[in-house]
Amino acid sequence: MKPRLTIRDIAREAGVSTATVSRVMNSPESVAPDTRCAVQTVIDRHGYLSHGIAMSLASSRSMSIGLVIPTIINSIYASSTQAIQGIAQAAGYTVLLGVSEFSPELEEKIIRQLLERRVDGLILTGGERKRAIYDMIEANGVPYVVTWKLLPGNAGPPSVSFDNHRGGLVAMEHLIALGHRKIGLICGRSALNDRARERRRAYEESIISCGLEVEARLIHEADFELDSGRDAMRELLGLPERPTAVFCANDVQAIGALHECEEHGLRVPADISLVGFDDLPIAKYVRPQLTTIRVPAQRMGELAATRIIEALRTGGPAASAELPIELVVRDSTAAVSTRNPRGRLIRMVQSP
Amino acid sequence: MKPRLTIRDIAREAGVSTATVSRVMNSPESVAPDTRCAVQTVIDRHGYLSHGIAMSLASSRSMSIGLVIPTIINSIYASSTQAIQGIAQAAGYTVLLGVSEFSPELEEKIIRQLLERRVDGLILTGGERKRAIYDMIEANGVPYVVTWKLLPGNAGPPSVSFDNHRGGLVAMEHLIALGHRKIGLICGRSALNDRARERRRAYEESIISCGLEVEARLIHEADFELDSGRDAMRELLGLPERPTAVFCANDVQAIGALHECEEHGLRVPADISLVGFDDLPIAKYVRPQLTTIRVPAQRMGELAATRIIEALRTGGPAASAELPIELVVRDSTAAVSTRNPRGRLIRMVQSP
DNA sequence: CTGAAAGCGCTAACAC
DNA sequence: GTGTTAGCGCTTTCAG
Repeated sequence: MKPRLTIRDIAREAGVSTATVSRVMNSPESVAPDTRCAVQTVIDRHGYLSHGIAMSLASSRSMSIGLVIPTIINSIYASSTQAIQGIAQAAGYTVLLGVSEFSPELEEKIIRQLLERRVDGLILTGGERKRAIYDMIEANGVPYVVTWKLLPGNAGPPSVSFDNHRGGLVAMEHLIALGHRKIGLICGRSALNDRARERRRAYEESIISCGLEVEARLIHEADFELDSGRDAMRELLGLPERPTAVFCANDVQAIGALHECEEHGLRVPADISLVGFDDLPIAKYVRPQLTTIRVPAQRMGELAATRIIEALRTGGPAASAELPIELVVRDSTAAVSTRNPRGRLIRMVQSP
Repeated sequence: MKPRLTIRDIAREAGVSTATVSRVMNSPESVAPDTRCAVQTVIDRHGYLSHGIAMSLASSRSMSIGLVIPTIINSIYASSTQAIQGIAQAAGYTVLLGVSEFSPELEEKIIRQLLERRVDGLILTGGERKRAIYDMIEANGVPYVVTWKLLPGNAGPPSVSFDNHRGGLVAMEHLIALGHRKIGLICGRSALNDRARERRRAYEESIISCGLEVEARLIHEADFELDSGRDAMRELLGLPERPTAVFCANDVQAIGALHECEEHGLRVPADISLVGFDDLPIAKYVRPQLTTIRVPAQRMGELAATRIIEALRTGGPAASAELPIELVVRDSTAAVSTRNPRGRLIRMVQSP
């Protein structure tokens, strides 16, 4: 393999100094048109590519942004990732992708690695990690932002997110307004996932503020998979007294749950109501169409990236932002019904 | 912001040379236990992170792999991406992500950028791009591999993929064996997407080898979206003589199409058969469950990453590999039926 | 507007 | 085993 061209080769051939070549590439306007043109010609002729690594070392800017997500398989994270990538790309930044698989240890390792790679900024998922990790990031002077989890106050880490807790409340209010009292919960693993935990907390608070008790057997935590949602729903339906509604804290599990209801011969929403969370594109393509909480994944990704890039420009920390969520009422929720002695359904309340 | 620690600070404090510190970090076994321990203590005390950029420049290895995909929203690409990321991560490589949005120009820009960032290897999606781009990659001595598109022969670019064309043939054979002759096609934009083009070619060849003619109005190209699949199906169903089966060259469009059939009051597969392509997890969660071609997205990602890393070790080009596809027969396909003069359906053949 | 020169922080021979 | 030293390829003052 022939040794690659360096800026010096270009400089020599164009009869200028390396500084001038550098200028032509980075601030062409500061070079006399003639010189610029001559240099550019040589560059083009050889298809010279600048050495980004050397450039980064000399300028101490890597022009890269680290992104850490728990998984990319759940398409809701794919949305925000794509948005972040798009904004970063457009601003000349490359995204270094890390996938933590919901493991705090792996996440720490990834963050360390990203910091060693000298990313200019960092976008994290969720707000829960050891204080030492935040310290490490800050000690390295790298601006960062937390997504998918709203961190209130101006003191802590900056966050660009919607409010998971509020989303949970809105979903539960909807069910409660429809008359449901026996409500199940299917959500992600709250021990590893503060988004899931917030949604669960909203569920529990809502139950309690109805004067009811939180029942452990109505709550199922599981992985973000269709099958997990289905399995959890199967458990719920096997209960002596099954819930009349289930809050599925993400659409993937909701869709799995929906199909399990069908398998059991239950009609949704006549026999049981389901509300999801995320509003994936598929949510309105299942039958019945899924009532869900719409989260601004794309918008959040765009804004997070924008805020990081801004921070890079100003030299300060990234600014926080809260994005709105929205209840999207479709066809998977209805007023509670109850079975009469013959086992046939009687609609109790009507307020779709 | 206090100036970050360098290897020299560590060396000074530990009373050794920078070379020794470097050794402790990169090949600890070559350092005397006592020294190693002393140095490590200083490193830990300060939470010193090595400067990956400087390291890369000095060692001329960036320990990064560039990945270019057209989109991350379609979860089939998310699968392979996650797999690649996992393998790379485990081997100490970071993935630099580029999303081309099906634009050749953007893709070229991204590849150039990745090359400038001095990725050690490159994983591309699809095999179609200007010869000059391949030349540029090769001129830079960067091993690469094409995924999602099988490139036959040993001469051209190495590829790790399944055979899209064969997948298309298998799907069509299935429909034809069920007696279908009037078959529609919904696929991605073949002008921008050689995977879609191969699948379309398989469709056309299959039609022709049945002694039939390829009808333009039976073919719809559109974006990878649920809505696009639905819209395309609407067109097909609006035809004076509508197809008895449709080959949807990806599951996302297939699911959109499936729901459009339902909207029209058509029963799948009694009135119309649908076969998809990809076997997304959701494919068996739609009703009827989708008959589709299973592609080894995850396996392909893993293998592509593995082959690149191998190439990095050996110094040669990456080795090609072909992965198998598989027809998964579920409930969206059945033997053809036809309308009698009254417009009512009569089942012709029976072989579910 | 352009050039000279001093690094950026680390690795990798090569000595000792 | 460990230290010395010369770069890796570029940017960036600072002169001119």
